[in-house]
Amino acid sequence: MPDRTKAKSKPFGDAAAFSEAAECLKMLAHPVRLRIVQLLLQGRYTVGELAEDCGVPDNVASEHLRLMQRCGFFTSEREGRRVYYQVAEPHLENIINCVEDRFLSSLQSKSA
Amino acid sequence: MPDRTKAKSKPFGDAAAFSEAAECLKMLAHPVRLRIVQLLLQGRYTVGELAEDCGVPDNVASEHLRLMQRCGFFTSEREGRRVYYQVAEPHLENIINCVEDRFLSSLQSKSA
DNA sequence: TTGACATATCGTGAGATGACGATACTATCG
DNA sequence: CGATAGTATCGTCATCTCACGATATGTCAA
Repeated sequence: MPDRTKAKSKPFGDAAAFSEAAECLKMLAHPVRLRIVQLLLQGRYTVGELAEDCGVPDNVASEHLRLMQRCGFFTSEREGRRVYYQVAEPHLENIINCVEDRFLSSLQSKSA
Repeated sequence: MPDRTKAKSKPFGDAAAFSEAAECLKMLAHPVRLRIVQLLLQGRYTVGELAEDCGVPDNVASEHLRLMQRCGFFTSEREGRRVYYQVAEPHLENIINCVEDRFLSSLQSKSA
């Protein structure tokens, strides 16, 4: 029995931290958002470019981007009529790598 | 401009893989489930133990465990009246580590 | 200015999620 | 056997999520 004392080390004391982490994961837990994060980890893209790649209308992509921007995932810069998004949260790369390891590994490798 | 050709490498072709990954992340995207995964990565626990630590009623914990078991996260073994759950999906550890790095690092370190 | 393009925001509605209480099952104890 | 502890399942309901269409904003070109 490996230290089953459970010594009240954490009777879920930091529930707030877990909630914050859960919120973040919820943001990632959508196929289109996942794809958008993956793309933006490789460079800057506009709303329209992301929308086209994901096969969703522009406004849908725009909403996903807004949600993720509110979480601090991305920042945006307007250039003319276009708006470029880019990654602002450095830990996204680690998490996406884990996810790719498990689910998307076969697709990614050939890009190198 | 870093190869912005976007060479139709993936017009979201593998949407199925992204959906599967998103489903998995959705499972993790809940504070109680996150905590349960963290605990089970450190050993076997019963429904009641997990429920108490998380501060939720037994049936709620049981439902979360059932959902995660359906995803292949866990397996369970009955011992007398109790049911012990344990981790079955090895990649959970990596993902949780990433999440801890970002959100829960201050709590975990003292365990070492 | 007018019109077209790119993006953002809003209202709505269908579907999913998650907590709760009640109940049912399983195993042990007396 | 009945009683109880531990777990699982079900129905219900409030809430959230997400896509859609419509509309608004911002930018540039003519």
